[in-house]
Amino acid sequence: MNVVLTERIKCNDCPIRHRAICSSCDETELDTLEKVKYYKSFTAGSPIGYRGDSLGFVGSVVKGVATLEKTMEDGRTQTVGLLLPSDFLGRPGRSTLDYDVTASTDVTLCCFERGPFEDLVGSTPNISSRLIEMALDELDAARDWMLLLGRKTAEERVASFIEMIARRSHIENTDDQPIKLVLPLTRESIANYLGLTLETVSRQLSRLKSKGIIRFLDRRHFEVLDYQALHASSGDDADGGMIF
Amino acid sequence: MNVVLTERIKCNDCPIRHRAICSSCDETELDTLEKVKYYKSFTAGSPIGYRGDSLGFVGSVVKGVATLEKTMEDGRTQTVGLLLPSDFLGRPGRSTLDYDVTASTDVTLCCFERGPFEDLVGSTPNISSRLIEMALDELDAARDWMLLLGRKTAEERVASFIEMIARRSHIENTDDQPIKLVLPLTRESIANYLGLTLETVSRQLSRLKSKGIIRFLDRRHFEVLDYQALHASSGDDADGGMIF
DNA sequence: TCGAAAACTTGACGCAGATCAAAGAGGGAG
DNA sequence: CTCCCTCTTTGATCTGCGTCAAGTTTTCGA
Repeated sequence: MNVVLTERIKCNDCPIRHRAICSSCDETELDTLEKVKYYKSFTAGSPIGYRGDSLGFVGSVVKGVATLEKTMEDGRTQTVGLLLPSDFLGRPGRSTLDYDVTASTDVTLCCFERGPFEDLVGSTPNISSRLIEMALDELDAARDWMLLLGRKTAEERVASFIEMIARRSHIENTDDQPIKLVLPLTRESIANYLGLTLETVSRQLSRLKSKGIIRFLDRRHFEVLDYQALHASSGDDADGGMIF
Repeated sequence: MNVVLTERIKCNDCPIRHRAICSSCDETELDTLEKVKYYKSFTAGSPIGYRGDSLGFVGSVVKGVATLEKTMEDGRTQTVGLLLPSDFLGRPGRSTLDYDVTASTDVTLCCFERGPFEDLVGSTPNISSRLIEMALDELDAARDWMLLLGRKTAEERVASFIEMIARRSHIENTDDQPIKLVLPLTRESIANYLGLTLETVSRQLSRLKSKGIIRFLDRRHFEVLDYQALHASSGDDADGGMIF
């Protein structure tokens, strides 16, 4: 069995406390959530739910990375969302999934039963307004991705992806030393996210490497050596070059 | 001047009354909206707002079609959203636009000042819950579009677009007679929406025509002669073939 | 009504990225 | 340790769509 129920963590000690759906909640509201929440864990590679399935819960990613994927009848696959820690899974008001959800790494979710959570959304402005905000943020991200999928070259796509990983890893850059970052996906999964083939992803990563923009420690771990050049390769507007 | 203020229409006579942001409002809430709403019109081709601009209002499209576009520094453009009647423009909680908004046809908006509207969202569950629902619907649509942009062939993209236009025109098919439909965009705009060039769009439309799937009355008006074949060309899952 | 610009169609050709193929590199089970 | 399987890299070739180009139709202002 891939699904494991994990022991409880107090909300106040939760690593995603101030970025997740519960980030605007006061102590009282947090107590309410505390009572009904439960954890579920999934091992890397295991399915969290399939398209068409009914998912009885909604929840936040506490740890790990999950993908949302759409697959066509002939097998062509497009990743339509990447859930990183603090991201929200599930759509209040509809239980059937419109895409496959898969754990890319080991994943821990903080879950709420659908019914009770929907009641909470209706009665707790601090939750409903955060839900609106998170949905609109996701919509903005989806639109940025539409530009990438519709118009960017392979090199720009891969550079944009690396830049996004670096940004969302958002570690304080204590020194000028490069930071060790992790690719949470296989080459094939990256390709499915970028609308490319795995071979093209591999070639473009090698190109960034040979240009001295990134350096690989092993297949999954790397450092960004030149953020300026990385940003310039991404095709995005100037300025934002300084990430940290 | 492109912007024209239009005379008032009573909410109860409004053509988008039951699908827009106000669709769940009761009579009292509608009265409140009635007092603060105002109309703005834009002629075909004129800008509603540019990326980076601050938009002082939010609102619903009452009539016409508007596009949301992202443009890269070298001119590559991707349409990231199409606003049809009843769709909502603007993001509560943030006034600066993240994309250019353009009227593709003559457009009439039903507007609300940002501040008062945000207060209403906070105090009116019938509005905030509808806002959540509409944002999540848009997110679903954006994800479908990501599959199209990342994985579909040119033919599938154009067929998907035609099918979407037909679906959203949602006219009751009184007989078996084909329905006269309108393309609300130029070939270039369609190309920007589909991540293609205008030449490829033109070629694929000619192909659908030569296959007997659609028929053009003039450049902008057409009929779907074979919905089955259209759907089969779109690359989407079976079943849904029967649209009406 | 006419002229010119804008929008559209169609053809010829080239290239970025897909496809096909083969060989290395980890990593876990025994 | 070593075998085997999965993941990854790299090379050779192919192709769908982009690019460039020319001609046609429609629109619209004067």
